[in-house]
Amino acid sequence: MLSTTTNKIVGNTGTCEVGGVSTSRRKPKPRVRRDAESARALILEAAEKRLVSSGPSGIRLQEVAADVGVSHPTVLHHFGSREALVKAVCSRALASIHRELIEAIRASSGDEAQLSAMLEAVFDALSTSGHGRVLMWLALEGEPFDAVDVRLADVVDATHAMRKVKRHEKGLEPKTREDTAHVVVLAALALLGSSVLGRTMLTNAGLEGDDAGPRFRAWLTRVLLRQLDGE
Amino acid sequence: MLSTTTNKIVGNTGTCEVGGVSTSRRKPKPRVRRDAESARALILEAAEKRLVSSGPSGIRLQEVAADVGVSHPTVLHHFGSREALVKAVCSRALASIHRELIEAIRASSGDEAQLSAMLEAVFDALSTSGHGRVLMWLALEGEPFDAVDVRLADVVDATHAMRKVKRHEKGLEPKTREDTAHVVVLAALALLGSSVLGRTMLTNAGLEGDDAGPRFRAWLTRVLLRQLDGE
DNA sequence: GTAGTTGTTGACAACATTGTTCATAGTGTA
DNA sequence: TACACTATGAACAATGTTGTCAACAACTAC
Repeated sequence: MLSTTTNKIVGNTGTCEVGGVSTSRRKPKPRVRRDAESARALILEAAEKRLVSSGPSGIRLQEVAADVGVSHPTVLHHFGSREALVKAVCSRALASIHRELIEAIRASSGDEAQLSAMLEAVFDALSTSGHGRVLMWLALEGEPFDAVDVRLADVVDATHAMRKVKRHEKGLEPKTREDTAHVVVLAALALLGSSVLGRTMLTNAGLEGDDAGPRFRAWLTRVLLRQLDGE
Repeated sequence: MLSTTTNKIVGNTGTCEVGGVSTSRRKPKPRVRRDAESARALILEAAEKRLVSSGPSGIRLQEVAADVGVSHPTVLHHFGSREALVKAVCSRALASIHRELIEAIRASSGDEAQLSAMLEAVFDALSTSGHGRVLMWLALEGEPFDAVDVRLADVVDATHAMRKVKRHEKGLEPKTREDTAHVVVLAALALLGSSVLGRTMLTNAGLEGDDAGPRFRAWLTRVLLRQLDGE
Protein backbone atom coordinates (compact mmCIF):
# COMPACT_ATOMS: atom_id res chain seq x y z
CA MET A 1 0.00 0.00 0.00
CA LEU A 2 2.86 2.29 0.75
CA SER A 3 5.27 3.75 -1.75
CA THR A 4 2.85 3.96 -4.61
CA THR A 5 4.73 6.74 -6.30
CA THR A 6 7.74 6.25 -8.48
CA ASN A 7 10.93 5.38 -6.76
CA LYS A 8 14.02 7.26 -7.64
CA ILE A 9 16.77 4.73 -7.54
CA VAL A 10 19.84 6.21 -6.02
CA GLY A 11 21.74 3.12 -5.24
CA ASN A 12 23.94 4.41 -2.50
CA THR A 13 26.11 1.51 -1.57
CA GLY A 14 27.06 0.70 1.93
CA THR A 15 30.65 1.83 1.47
CA CYS A 16 29.56 4.90 -0.34
CA GLU A 17 31.90 6.83 -2.59
CA VAL A 18 30.15 10.11 -3.06
CA GLY A 19 32.88 12.36 -4.31
CA GLY A 20 35.72 10.20 -5.29
CA VAL A 21 37.88 8.16 -2.97
CA SER A 22 37.47 8.82 0.68
CA THR A 23 34.24 9.35 2.63
CA SER A 24 34.22 5.56 2.77
CA ARG A 25 35.81 5.33 6.14
CA ARG A 26 32.99 3.24 7.52
CA LYS A 27 33.96 0.01 9.08
CA PRO A 28 32.13 -2.65 7.09
CA LYS A 29 30.54 -3.61 10.39
CA PRO A 30 31.02 -7.35 10.30
CA ARG A 31 27.71 -8.88 9.54
CA VAL A 32 26.60 -11.98 11.31
CA ARG A 33 24.77 -14.34 9.08
CA ARG A 34 22.43 -16.94 10.44
CA ASP A 35 20.30 -19.44 8.65
CA ALA A 36 16.70 -18.48 8.37
CA GLU A 37 15.57 -20.86 11.05
CA SER A 38 17.80 -19.61 13.84
CA ALA A 39 17.22 -16.01 12.81
CA ARG A 40 13.49 -16.54 13.13
CA ALA A 41 13.98 -18.23 16.47
CA LEU A 42 16.04 -15.37 17.86
CA ILE A 43 13.55 -12.80 16.63
CA LEU A 44 10.62 -14.72 18.06
CA GLU A 45 12.39 -14.96 21.39
CA ALA A 46 12.99 -11.23 21.53
CA ALA A 47 9.46 -10.50 20.38
CA GLU A 48 8.03 -12.71 23.10
CA LYS A 49 9.81 -10.68 25.74
CA ARG A 50 8.18 -7.57 24.32
CA LEU A 51 4.87 -9.41 24.22
CA VAL A 52 5.11 -10.23 27.91
CA SER A 53 6.14 -6.75 28.97
CA SER A 54 4.12 -4.56 26.62
CA GLY A 55 1.45 -6.71 25.06
CA PRO A 56 0.76 -7.42 21.41
CA SER A 57 0.19 -3.78 20.50
CA GLY A 58 3.43 -2.82 22.23
CA ILE A 59 5.63 -4.83 19.90
CA ARG A 60 7.86 -2.54 17.82
CA LEU A 61 9.88 -3.83 14.91
CA GLN A 62 12.88 -1.64 15.66
CA GLU A 63 12.93 -2.58 19.33
CA VAL A 64 12.71 -6.28 18.58
CA ALA A 65 15.41 -5.92 15.94
CA ALA A 66 17.63 -4.00 18.34
CA ASP A 67 17.17 -6.68 20.98
CA VAL A 68 18.38 -9.30 18.54
CA GLY A 69 21.09 -7.06 17.18
CA VAL A 70 19.84 -6.83 13.62
CA SER A 71 18.18 -4.13 11.59
CA HIS A 72 14.45 -4.00 11.37
CA PRO A 73 14.25 -4.86 7.65
CA THR A 74 15.74 -8.19 8.61
CA VAL A 75 12.77 -8.82 10.84
CA LEU A 76 10.44 -7.90 8.01
CA HIS A 77 12.39 -10.13 5.68
CA HIS A 78 11.81 -13.12 7.91
CA PHE A 79 8.21 -12.46 8.85
CA GLY A 80 6.80 -10.39 6.03
CA SER A 81 5.01 -7.84 8.17
CA ARG A 82 4.65 -6.68 11.72
CA GLU A 83 1.23 -8.25 11.92
CA ALA A 84 2.59 -11.60 10.83
CA LEU A 85 5.29 -11.35 13.48
CA VAL A 86 2.74 -10.57 16.15
CA LYS A 87 0.58 -13.43 15.04
CA ALA A 88 3.55 -15.78 15.01
CA VAL A 89 4.76 -14.81 18.45
CA CYS A 90 1.26 -15.03 19.90
CA SER A 91 0.75 -18.45 18.40
CA ARG A 92 4.09 -19.58 19.74
CA ALA A 93 3.34 -18.25 23.20
CA LEU A 94 -0.11 -19.77 23.27
CA ALA A 95 1.22 -23.12 22.14
CA SER A 96 3.83 -22.92 24.85
CA ILE A 97 1.22 -22.02 27.43
CA HIS A 98 -0.95 -24.87 26.29
CA ARG A 99 1.91 -27.33 26.56
CA GLU A 100 2.98 -26.08 29.98
CA LEU A 101 -0.52 -26.19 31.37
CA ILE A 102 -1.24 -29.64 30.02
CA GLU A 103 2.03 -30.82 31.50
CA ALA A 104 1.28 -29.21 34.84
CA ILE A 105 -2.23 -30.56 35.03
CA ARG A 106 -1.47 -34.06 33.85
CA ALA A 107 0.85 -34.75 36.74
CA SER A 108 -2.03 -34.55 39.17
CA SER A 109 -4.22 -37.52 39.89
CA GLY A 110 -6.41 -36.02 42.54
CA ASP A 111 -4.23 -36.70 45.49
CA GLU A 112 -4.08 -34.14 48.23
CA ALA A 113 -0.41 -33.33 47.98
CA GLN A 114 -0.65 -33.61 44.23
CA LEU A 115 -3.36 -31.00 44.01
CA SER A 116 -1.07 -28.61 45.82
CA ALA A 117 1.76 -29.51 43.49
CA MET A 118 -0.47 -29.02 40.50
CA LEU A 119 -1.56 -25.58 41.60
CA GLU A 120 2.05 -24.61 42.15
CA ALA A 121 2.99 -25.98 38.75
CA VAL A 122 0.20 -24.13 37.00
CA PHE A 123 1.02 -20.95 38.84
CA ASP A 124 4.65 -21.40 37.95
CA ALA A 125 3.79 -21.92 34.30
CA LEU A 126 1.78 -18.71 34.28
CA SER A 127 4.08 -16.67 36.42
CA THR A 128 7.76 -17.24 35.72
CA SER A 129 7.61 -17.06 31.96
CA GLY A 130 5.11 -14.23 32.04
CA HIS A 131 2.58 -16.31 30.18
CA GLY A 132 -0.15 -15.29 32.56
CA ARG A 133 0.46 -11.74 31.49
CA VAL A 134 0.27 -12.82 27.86
CA LEU A 135 -3.13 -14.40 28.43
CA MET A 136 -4.33 -11.25 30.14
CA TRP A 137 -2.97 -9.01 27.39
CA LEU A 138 -4.71 -11.09 24.77
CA ALA A 139 -7.94 -11.13 26.73
CA LEU A 140 -7.87 -7.35 27.10
CA GLU A 141 -6.93 -6.59 23.52
CA GLY A 142 -9.42 -9.07 22.18
CA GLU A 143 -6.87 -10.76 19.98
CA PRO A 144 -7.95 -13.97 18.25
CA PHE A 145 -7.23 -15.81 21.47
CA ASP A 146 -8.75 -18.90 19.89
CA ALA A 147 -5.61 -20.92 20.32
CA VAL A 148 -6.12 -20.96 24.05
CA ASP A 149 -7.85 -24.26 23.72
CA VAL A 150 -6.63 -25.30 27.10
CA ARG A 151 -10.21 -26.39 27.26
CA LEU A 152 -11.10 -25.90 30.85
CA ALA A 153 -13.98 -28.22 30.06
CA ASP A 154 -11.53 -31.10 29.76
CA VAL A 155 -10.03 -30.21 33.11
CA VAL A 156 -13.50 -30.06 34.56
CA ASP A 157 -14.40 -33.46 33.17
CA ALA A 158 -11.24 -35.11 34.45
CA THR A 159 -11.62 -33.52 37.84
CA HIS A 160 -15.27 -34.45 38.01
CA ALA A 161 -14.59 -38.08 37.20
CA MET A 162 -11.98 -38.35 39.93
CA ARG A 163 -14.19 -36.49 42.31
CA LYS A 164 -17.08 -38.82 41.73
CA VAL A 165 -15.00 -41.88 42.54
CA LYS A 166 -13.52 -40.32 45.63
CA ARG A 167 -16.80 -39.16 47.03
CA HIS A 168 -18.33 -42.55 46.41
CA GLU A 169 -15.50 -44.23 48.29
CA LYS A 170 -16.00 -41.89 51.18
CA GLY A 171 -19.73 -42.50 51.19
CA LEU A 172 -20.44 -38.86 50.34
CA GLU A 173 -23.27 -37.87 48.10
CA PRO A 174 -22.18 -36.86 44.61
CA LYS A 175 -21.88 -33.28 43.45
CA THR A 176 -23.02 -31.80 40.18
CA ARG A 177 -20.68 -31.22 37.31
CA GLU A 178 -21.51 -27.54 37.59
CA ASP A 179 -20.11 -27.53 41.10
CA THR A 180 -16.89 -29.07 39.86
CA ALA A 181 -16.74 -26.57 37.03
CA HIS A 182 -17.09 -23.74 39.52
CA VAL A 183 -14.19 -25.10 41.52
CA VAL A 184 -12.02 -25.28 38.41
CA VAL A 185 -13.00 -21.80 37.24
CA LEU A 186 -12.27 -20.36 40.65
CA ALA A 187 -8.87 -22.00 40.69
CA ALA A 188 -8.13 -20.74 37.19
CA LEU A 189 -9.17 -17.19 38.01
CA ALA A 190 -7.20 -17.20 41.23
CA LEU A 191 -4.03 -18.56 39.65
CA LEU A 192 -4.18 -16.41 36.55
CA GLY A 193 -5.05 -13.33 38.56
CA SER A 194 -2.31 -13.82 41.07
CA SER A 195 0.21 -14.46 38.34
CA VAL A 196 -0.50 -10.96 37.07
CA LEU A 197 -1.14 -8.97 40.20
CA GLY A 198 -0.69 -11.39 43.04
CA ARG A 199 2.08 -9.49 44.74
CA THR A 200 0.15 -6.24 44.55
CA MET A 201 -2.98 -7.80 45.97
CA LEU A 202 -1.26 -9.59 48.79
CA THR A 203 0.75 -6.63 50.02
CA ASN A 204 -2.32 -4.45 49.59
CA ALA A 205 -4.17 -6.86 51.86
CA GLY A 206 -1.46 -6.54 54.46
CA LEU A 207 0.28 -9.82 53.71
CA GLU A 208 3.94 -8.95 53.48
CA GLY A 209 6.83 -11.32 53.19
CA ASP A 210 8.31 -13.40 50.44
CA ASP A 211 6.23 -16.42 51.33
CA ALA A 212 2.91 -14.62 51.15
CA GLY A 213 2.31 -16.02 47.68
CA PRO A 214 3.07 -19.64 48.50
CA ARG A 215 1.10 -19.38 51.72
CA PHE A 216 -1.90 -18.04 49.84
CA ARG A 217 -1.74 -20.83 47.30
CA ALA A 218 -1.38 -23.42 50.05
CA TRP A 219 -4.46 -22.00 51.68
CA LEU A 220 -6.23 -22.02 48.34
CA THR A 221 -5.34 -25.67 47.94
CA ARG A 222 -7.01 -26.51 51.25
CA VAL A 223 -10.12 -24.53 50.35
CA LEU A 224 -10.43 -26.21 46.98
CA LEU A 225 -9.82 -29.66 48.44
CA ARG A 226 -12.37 -29.09 51.13
CA GLN A 227 -14.85 -28.06 48.51
CA LEU A 228 -14.06 -31.07 46.35
CA ASP A 229 -13.91 -33.77 48.99
CA GLY A 230 -15.50 -32.30 52.07
CA GLU A 231 -18.88 -32.56 53.78
CA MET B 1 10.80 19.45 22.97
CA LEU B 2 9.56 19.40 19.43
CA SER B 3 9.80 22.19 16.92
CA THR B 4 13.07 23.60 18.18
CA THR B 5 13.94 25.13 14.85
CA THR B 6 12.63 28.40 13.59
CA ASN B 7 9.03 28.53 12.59
CA LYS B 8 8.09 30.05 9.30
CA ILE B 9 4.92 31.93 9.95
CA VAL B 10 2.50 31.53 7.12
CA GLY B 11 -0.69 32.39 8.82
CA ASN B 12 -3.09 30.72 6.48
CA THR B 13 -6.48 31.60 7.80
CA GLY B 14 -9.38 29.23 7.88
CA THR B 15 -11.10 30.98 4.97
CA CYS B 16 -7.94 31.14 2.99
CA GLU B 17 -7.54 33.57 0.12
CA VAL B 18 -4.54 32.29 -1.74
CA GLY B 19 -4.77 34.04 -5.06
CA GLY B 20 -7.32 36.73 -4.82
CA VAL B 21 -11.03 36.37 -4.43
CA SER B 22 -12.41 32.90 -4.77
CA THR B 23 -10.89 29.66 -3.41
CA SER B 24 -12.51 30.76 -0.17
CA ARG B 25 -15.56 28.63 -0.61
CA ARG B 26 -15.14 27.00 2.77
CA LYS B 27 -18.05 27.22 5.12
CA PRO B 28 -16.78 28.87 8.28
CA LYS B 29 -17.80 25.71 10.08
CA PRO B 30 -19.69 27.08 13.06
CA ARG B 31 -17.57 26.56 16.11
CA VAL B 32 -19.11 25.39 19.32
CA ARG B 33 -17.60 27.05 22.30
CA ARG B 34 -17.86 25.53 25.73
CA ASP B 35 -16.54 26.71 29.02
CA ALA B 36 -13.30 25.06 30.00
CA GLU B 37 -14.90 22.88 32.62
CA SER B 38 -17.45 21.18 30.41
CA ALA B 39 -14.91 20.84 27.62
CA ARG B 40 -12.57 19.05 29.98
CA ALA B 41 -15.43 16.86 31.18
CA LEU B 42 -16.39 15.84 27.65
CA ILE B 43 -12.80 15.09 26.75
CA LEU B 44 -12.28 13.05 29.87
CA GLU B 45 -15.42 11.10 29.18
CA ALA B 46 -14.30 10.23 25.66
CA ALA B 47 -10.80 9.42 26.87
CA GLU B 48 -12.16 7.07 29.49
CA LYS B 49 -13.94 5.05 26.86
CA ARG B 50 -10.65 4.67 25.04
CA LEU B 51 -8.99 3.80 28.32
CA VAL B 52 -11.43 0.99 28.91
CA SER B 53 -11.23 -0.42 25.41
CA SER B 54 -7.58 0.08 24.55
CA GLY B 55 -5.75 0.83 27.78
CA PRO B 56 -3.62 3.82 28.69
CA SER B 57 -1.17 3.33 25.87
CA GLY B 58 -4.01 3.05 23.40
CA ILE B 59 -5.26 6.58 23.98
CA ARG B 60 -4.77 8.76 20.88
CA LEU B 61 -5.30 12.50 20.95
CA GLN B 62 -6.87 12.62 17.53
CA GLU B 63 -9.27 9.80 18.29
CA VAL B 64 -10.35 11.32 21.57
CA ALA B 65 -10.76 14.69 19.88
CA ALA B 66 -12.79 13.14 17.08
CA ASP B 67 -15.02 11.40 19.60
CA VAL B 68 -15.78 14.72 21.24
CA GLY B 69 -16.05 16.52 17.93
CA VAL B 70 -13.17 18.94 18.40
CA SER B 71 -9.71 19.21 16.95
CA HIS B 72 -6.82 17.65 18.75
CA PRO B 73 -5.09 20.96 19.60
CA THR B 74 -8.16 21.68 21.68
CA VAL B 75 -7.42 18.62 23.76
CA LEU B 76 -3.85 19.75 24.17
CA HIS B 77 -5.06 23.20 25.10
CA HIS B 78 -7.09 21.82 27.97
CA PHE B 79 -4.65 19.21 29.24
CA GLY B 80 -1.24 20.41 28.18
CA SER B 81 0.06 17.12 26.91
CA ARG B 82 -1.05 13.62 26.09
CA GLU B 83 0.66 12.32 29.20
CA ALA B 84 -1.24 14.78 31.36
CA LEU B 85 -4.49 13.67 29.75
CA VAL B 86 -3.70 10.03 30.39
CA LYS B 87 -2.80 10.79 33.96
CA ALA B 88 -5.98 12.80 34.44
CA VAL B 89 -8.24 10.15 33.00
CA CYS B 90 -6.55 7.41 34.97
CA SER B 91 -6.89 9.38 38.17
CA ARG B 92 -10.52 10.04 37.42
CA ALA B 93 -11.20 6.39 36.67
CA LEU B 94 -9.38 5.22 39.77
CA ALA B 95 -11.22 7.71 41.94
CA SER B 96 -14.47 6.48 40.45
CA ILE B 97 -13.48 2.87 41.06
CA HIS B 98 -12.54 3.69 44.61
CA ARG B 99 -15.87 5.38 45.22
CA GLU B 100 -17.87 2.57 43.67
CA LEU B 101 -16.04 -0.13 45.58
CA ILE B 102 -16.32 1.68 48.89
CA GLU B 103 -20.01 2.15 48.24
CA ALA B 104 -20.46 -1.49 47.29
CA ILE B 105 -18.54 -2.79 50.27
CA ARG B 106 -20.01 -0.47 52.86
CA ALA B 107 -23.54 -1.79 52.33
CA SER B 108 -22.53 -5.16 53.68
CA SER B 109 -22.53 -5.90 57.37
CA GLY B 110 -21.61 -9.54 57.27
CA ASP B 111 -25.03 -10.96 56.76
CA GLU B 112 -25.43 -13.95 54.51
CA ALA B 113 -27.68 -12.37 51.93
CA GLN B 114 -25.70 -9.17 52.23
CA LEU B 115 -22.44 -10.86 51.36
CA SER B 116 -24.04 -12.09 48.18
CA ALA B 117 -25.35 -8.62 47.46
CA MET B 118 -21.94 -7.14 48.12
CA LEU B 119 -20.21 -9.50 45.77
CA GLU B 120 -22.76 -8.69 43.08
CA ALA B 121 -22.32 -4.99 43.72
CA VAL B 122 -18.55 -5.20 43.53
CA PHE B 123 -18.72 -7.29 40.41
CA ASP B 124 -21.15 -4.83 38.91
CA ALA B 125 -18.88 -1.92 39.74
CA LEU B 126 -15.99 -3.65 38.03
CA SER B 127 -17.90 -5.04 35.11
CA THR B 128 -20.50 -2.68 33.71
CA SER B 129 -18.36 0.44 33.55
CA GLY B 130 -15.34 -1.48 32.38
CA HIS B 131 -13.42 -0.45 35.47
CA GLY B 132 -12.20 -3.97 36.04
CA ARG B 133 -10.54 -3.75 32.66
CA VAL B 134 -9.00 -0.43 33.66
CA LEU B 135 -7.48 -1.98 36.75
CA MET B 136 -6.11 -4.84 34.70
CA TRP B 137 -4.70 -2.49 32.05
CA LEU B 138 -2.97 -0.45 34.71
CA ALA B 139 -1.61 -3.53 36.40
CA LEU B 140 -0.22 -4.85 33.13
CA GLU B 141 1.26 -1.59 31.96
CA GLY B 142 2.70 -0.81 35.34
CA GLU B 143 1.23 2.65 35.44
CA PRO B 144 1.57 4.56 38.69
CA PHE B 145 -1.43 2.64 39.96
CA ASP B 146 -0.85 4.20 43.36
CA ALA B 147 -4.28 5.72 43.52
CA VAL B 148 -5.82 2.29 43.85
CA ASP B 149 -5.88 2.78 47.56
CA VAL B 150 -8.95 0.68 47.83
CA ARG B 151 -6.81 -0.68 50.63
CA LEU B 152 -7.75 -4.28 50.72
CA ALA B 153 -6.21 -4.21 54.16
CA ASP B 154 -9.12 -2.10 55.38
CA VAL B 155 -11.58 -4.57 53.94
CA VAL B 156 -9.67 -7.35 55.60
CA ASP B 157 -9.75 -5.60 58.96
CA ALA B 158 -13.46 -4.89 58.77
CA THR B 159 -14.23 -8.41 57.68
CA HIS B 160 -12.01 -9.86 60.34
CA ALA B 161 -13.69 -7.86 63.11
CA MET B 162 -17.13 -9.00 62.05
CA ARG B 163 -15.90 -12.52 61.63
CA LYS B 164 -14.46 -12.62 65.12
CA VAL B 165 -17.74 -11.56 66.69
CA LYS B 166 -19.74 -14.00 64.65
CA ARG B 167 -17.52 -16.97 65.37
CA HIS B 168 -17.52 -16.13 69.05
CA GLU B 169 -21.31 -16.06 69.09
CA LYS B 170 -21.40 -19.42 67.39
CA GLY B 171 -18.89 -20.84 69.81
CA LEU B 172 -16.37 -21.46 67.06
CA GLU B 173 -12.68 -21.02 67.59
CA PRO B 174 -11.27 -17.80 66.09
CA LYS B 175 -9.39 -17.70 62.85
CA THR B 176 -6.21 -15.81 62.07
CA ARG B 177 -6.22 -12.49 60.31
CA GLU B 178 -4.17 -14.10 57.58
CA ASP B 179 -7.00 -16.52 56.92
CA THR B 180 -9.42 -13.64 56.59
CA ALA B 181 -7.01 -11.84 54.31
CA HIS B 182 -6.81 -14.93 52.11
CA VAL B 183 -10.56 -15.01 51.82
CA VAL B 184 -10.68 -11.36 50.82
CA VAL B 185 -7.85 -11.74 48.30
CA LEU B 186 -9.52 -14.76 46.76
CA ALA B 187 -12.77 -12.86 46.44
CA ALA B 188 -11.00 -9.89 44.90
CA LEU B 189 -9.11 -12.02 42.40
CA ALA B 190 -12.23 -13.93 41.45
CA LEU B 191 -14.36 -10.83 40.98
CA LEU B 192 -11.72 -8.83 39.14
CA GLY B 193 -10.79 -11.78 36.99
CA SER B 194 -14.33 -12.61 36.06
CA SER B 195 -15.07 -8.98 35.28
CA VAL B 196 -12.37 -9.16 32.59
CA LEU B 197 -12.66 -12.68 31.24
CA GLY B 198 -15.48 -14.27 33.17
CA ARG B 199 -17.60 -15.08 30.16
CA THR B 200 -14.65 -16.64 28.35
CA MET B 201 -13.73 -18.77 31.33
CA LEU B 202 -17.23 -19.97 32.04
CA THR B 203 -18.07 -20.98 28.49
CA ASN B 204 -14.63 -22.54 28.19
CA ALA B 205 -15.46 -24.61 31.24
CA GLY B 206 -18.67 -25.77 29.64
CA LEU B 207 -20.98 -23.46 31.56
CA GLU B 208 -23.23 -21.93 28.94
CA GLY B 209 -26.24 -19.78 29.48
CA ASP B 210 -26.82 -16.20 30.47
CA ASP B 211 -27.05 -17.03 34.14
CA ALA B 212 -23.71 -18.81 34.29
CA GLY B 213 -22.07 -15.70 35.73
CA PRO B 214 -24.65 -15.09 38.47
CA ARG B 215 -24.70 -18.76 39.32
CA PHE B 216 -20.93 -18.83 39.65
CA ARG B 217 -20.94 -15.80 41.92
CA ALA B 218 -23.75 -17.28 44.02
CA TRP B 219 -21.67 -20.42 44.39
CA LEU B 220 -18.64 -18.30 45.26
CA THR B 221 -20.67 -16.57 47.93
CA ARG B 222 -21.48 -19.90 49.56
CA VAL B 223 -17.87 -21.01 49.42
CA LEU B 224 -16.63 -17.78 50.97
CA LEU B 225 -19.31 -17.80 53.64
CA ARG B 226 -18.56 -21.38 54.51
CA GLN B 227 -14.92 -20.48 54.85
CA LEU B 228 -15.69 -17.45 57.00
CA ASP B 229 -18.32 -18.92 59.29
CA GLY B 230 -18.09 -22.65 58.90
CA GLU B 231 -16.57 -25.53 60.83
C1' DG C 1 -19.93 49.40 19.47
C1' DT C 2 -15.09 48.41 21.20
C1' DA C 3 -11.66 45.94 23.54
C1' DG C 4 -10.13 42.07 26.13
C1' DT C 5 -10.36 37.23 27.32
C1' DT C 6 -10.38 32.69 26.04
C1' DG C 7 -11.87 28.49 23.72
C1' DT C 8 -11.03 26.75 19.11
C1' DT C 9 -8.81 25.53 14.83
C1' DG C 10 -5.86 24.89 10.51
C1' DA C 11 -1.20 24.63 9.22
C1' DC C 12 3.03 23.10 10.27
C1' DA C 13 7.14 20.72 12.46
C1' DA C 14 9.47 16.90 14.61
C1' DC C 15 9.56 12.33 15.50
C1' DA C 16 8.13 7.40 15.39
C1' DT C 17 6.82 3.40 12.99
C1' DT C 18 6.01 0.37 9.20
C1' DG C 19 7.24 -1.05 4.85
C1' DT C 20 10.23 -1.02 0.28
C1' DT C 21 14.33 -1.13 -2.46
C1' DC C 22 18.74 -2.44 -3.65
C1' DA C 23 23.59 -3.15 -3.24
C1' DT C 24 26.58 -5.88 -0.44
C1' DA C 25 28.34 -9.54 2.44
C1' DG C 26 28.44 -14.11 3.67
C1' DT C 27 27.57 -19.15 2.62
C1' DG C 28 27.44 -23.11 -0.04
C1' DT C 29 28.25 -25.48 -4.44
C1' DA C 30 30.19 -26.73 -8.98
C1' DT D 1 38.05 -20.18 -8.14
C1' DA D 2 33.68 -18.87 -10.00
C1' DC D 3 29.00 -18.76 -9.33
C1' DA D 4 24.34 -18.78 -7.36
C1' DC D 5 21.70 -17.89 -3.49
C1' DT D 6 20.23 -15.54 0.53
C1' DA D 7 20.46 -12.87 4.73
C1' DT D 8 21.61 -8.27 5.87
C1' DG D 9 21.55 -3.24 6.36
C1' DA D 10 21.58 1.66 4.64
C1' DA D 11 18.63 4.79 2.52
C1' DC D 12 14.19 5.99 1.43
C1' DA D 13 9.03 6.49 1.37
C1' DA D 14 4.57 6.91 3.49
C1' DT D 15 1.80 7.46 7.20
C1' DG D 16 0.57 8.34 12.06
C1' DT D 17 1.10 10.91 16.35
C1' DT D 18 2.36 14.57 19.42
C1' DG D 19 3.22 19.21 19.99
C1' DT D 20 3.57 24.40 18.47
C1' DC D 21 1.81 28.58 16.68
C1' DA D 22 -0.80 32.22 15.03
C1' DA D 23 -5.14 33.54 13.91
C1' DC D 24 -10.09 33.12 14.36
C1' DA D 25 -14.42 33.32 16.88
C1' DA D 26 -17.47 33.48 20.72
C1' DC D 27 -18.37 35.67 24.82
C1' DT D 28 -18.01 39.39 28.44
C1' DA D 29 -17.10 43.95 30.19
C1' DC D 30 -16.90 48.66 29.41
